[in-house]
Amino acid sequence: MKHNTTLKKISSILDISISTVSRALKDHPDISDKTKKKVLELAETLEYEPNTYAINLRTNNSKVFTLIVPNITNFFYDSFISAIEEESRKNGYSLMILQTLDDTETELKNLKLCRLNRVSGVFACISPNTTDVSPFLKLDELDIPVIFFDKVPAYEECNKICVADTQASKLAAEAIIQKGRKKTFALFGNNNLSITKKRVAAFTATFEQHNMSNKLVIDYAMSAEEARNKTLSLLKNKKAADTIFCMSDEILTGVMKALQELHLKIPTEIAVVSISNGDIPKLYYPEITYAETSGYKLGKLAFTRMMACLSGSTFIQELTVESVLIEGGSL
Amino acid sequence: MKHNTTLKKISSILDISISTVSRALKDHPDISDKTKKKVLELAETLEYEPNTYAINLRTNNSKVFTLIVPNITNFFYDSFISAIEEESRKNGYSLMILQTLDDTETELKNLKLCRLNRVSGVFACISPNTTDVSPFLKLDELDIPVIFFDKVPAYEECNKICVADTQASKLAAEAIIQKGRKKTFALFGNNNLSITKKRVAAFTATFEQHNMSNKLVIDYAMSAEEARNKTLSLLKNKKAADTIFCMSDEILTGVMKALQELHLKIPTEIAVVSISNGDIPKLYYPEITYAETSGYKLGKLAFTRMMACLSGSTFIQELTVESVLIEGGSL
DNA sequence: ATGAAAGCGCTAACAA
DNA sequence: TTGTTAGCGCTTTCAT
Repeated sequence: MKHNTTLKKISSILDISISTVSRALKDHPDISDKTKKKVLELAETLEYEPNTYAINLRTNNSKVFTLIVPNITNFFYDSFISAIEEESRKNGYSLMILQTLDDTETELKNLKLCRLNRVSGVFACISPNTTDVSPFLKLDELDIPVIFFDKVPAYEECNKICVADTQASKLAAEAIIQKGRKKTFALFGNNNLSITKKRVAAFTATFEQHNMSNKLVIDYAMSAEEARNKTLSLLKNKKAADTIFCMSDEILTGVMKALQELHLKIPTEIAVVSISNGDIPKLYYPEITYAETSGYKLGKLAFTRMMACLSGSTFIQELTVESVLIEGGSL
Repeated sequence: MKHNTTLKKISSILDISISTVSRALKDHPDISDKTKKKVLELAETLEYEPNTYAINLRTNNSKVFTLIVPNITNFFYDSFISAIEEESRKNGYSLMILQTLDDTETELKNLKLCRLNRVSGVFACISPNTTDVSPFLKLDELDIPVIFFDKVPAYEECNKICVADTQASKLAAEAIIQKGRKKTFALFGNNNLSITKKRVAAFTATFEQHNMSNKLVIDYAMSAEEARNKTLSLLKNKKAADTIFCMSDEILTGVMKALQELHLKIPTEIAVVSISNGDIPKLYYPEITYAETSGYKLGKLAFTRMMACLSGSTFIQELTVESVLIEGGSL
């Protein structure tokens, strides 16, 4: 049995007009209490539920946000999604989720879906290999606000919500320097990503400011496995580093595997610092000290910006969530 | 500028009827090639995109699935969601995500949303404290198929897709026995959950079958932290156990923290086996041997069942994804 | 306080 | 091959 109670049905049973029923159900002041009561009661017993399809058509609005993300199975996006879902629900919106799986074609299809479904807004994290952001901007032209988060385009005229990459990197570097570590091995991810470039720049700059450049070695790894291997070969020479910095969870997991393999004591034999959402650093003992880049906080901020856009704020801006250093016992 | 090209607009510009335009756009055989071409071209230049709201109203169907989950930030659900999203997208459906955050009231609201949005189907994982599943079954009455996964109700007449709890537990126990371990400490989660009860029962039964009950100690932990503490106090006596079994990722992370803290060598000083999706076991060195309960596979299976329901299969069943033992180096 | 009627954009049965 | 028409369920303006 499908939904089959409509305003029409109620109106015909009570022998009143459809519009009266509609108004009664909305507690419109024009309608008499007696009529309201009658209508409400019948609606209750017939389990009336308004047809959202019709309402959407009529109001030209669906109260649905879409979130586009390369992959759901990622500790950082996870918490971002969780925050967005929570806020959406609390504000009467539903959340649609689409993955791109790092495929540009899928990304395009997803954007088309956003247009077809005429969603109220889109939260988007562009996939690494996307260069043309115009399909995203097209949504803006259709009055569908787009809030870019995390992996944001270089293009100026758009809403971006980012982790404070520069600051997080600086925070981690300063913590290392302050502890008086002698030799830091800093491992970063894919150097084609702007996020990597920013983090490398801030990290090295901080060491330079303290005249410590000679105590820093930079390297890159494209995967956890590569991070593990680079750590293993580096530490064949025990003196090669007394501290390892990891740009991301992915790098951290690779590095930590290597350190467990070598049975090194943290932080006495080797110290570890990372930039992270926090989930992964807390898995180890001692817990890893990290500069926090909270997906959850980022989500909350992105949502706030979305609501501002919907209430007419066309002021375009790049917002940033400040990072804080969370002390584990690894440094 | 909102979407503003409609069939009506195209029809009035070309001075033909709306239905001709509609049919031309759908490549209906009745329409002449000349007309089709005209219509297609104009639609293209005006960037016509059909109004999904109207189509939904007309067809009484929105091609949207909803997924209800206690919390997105969970390694297992993560991969389940990812699988469902992927399949949905490939099959022309969109996926709406709702969290319950283990709150029964929120769960109820979410179910109402499913009804209001008249979604095509619902994938649901009930929250631990839910006892009354009738609101879920009400969806079925509205011809909205509900596929329960992971945490499923005891109620018989519904579609359930589950991990092979019994078999996974047995697999892990057998692996331990086969390796000739002398003393196993088996740590389980919340014993109020049916999933825990099943796993405990199968685990102990397997030991009994091999007349090894005296080599097994069972305990429970409600959190990773508790698992860590129990492991720490257990291993004060080094002879207390030579093997630890962890029922879940949560337990595993707590146990592993304790083992790192004690600097125990795995598997020589202590062996570890768990039941998991796989993400967490792969973070350690050596990687943890585990009985795999794949969220991804579960998702694929759930989706298949959903499509069967939509094409009229009312045959209600409980499906199970077989578990396999993935060897790490921890046993 | 209530009703009549138009219309949101689309589909499809029926007519021509 | 094309057009006419009714209708999906609801909101809302304008009348009464």
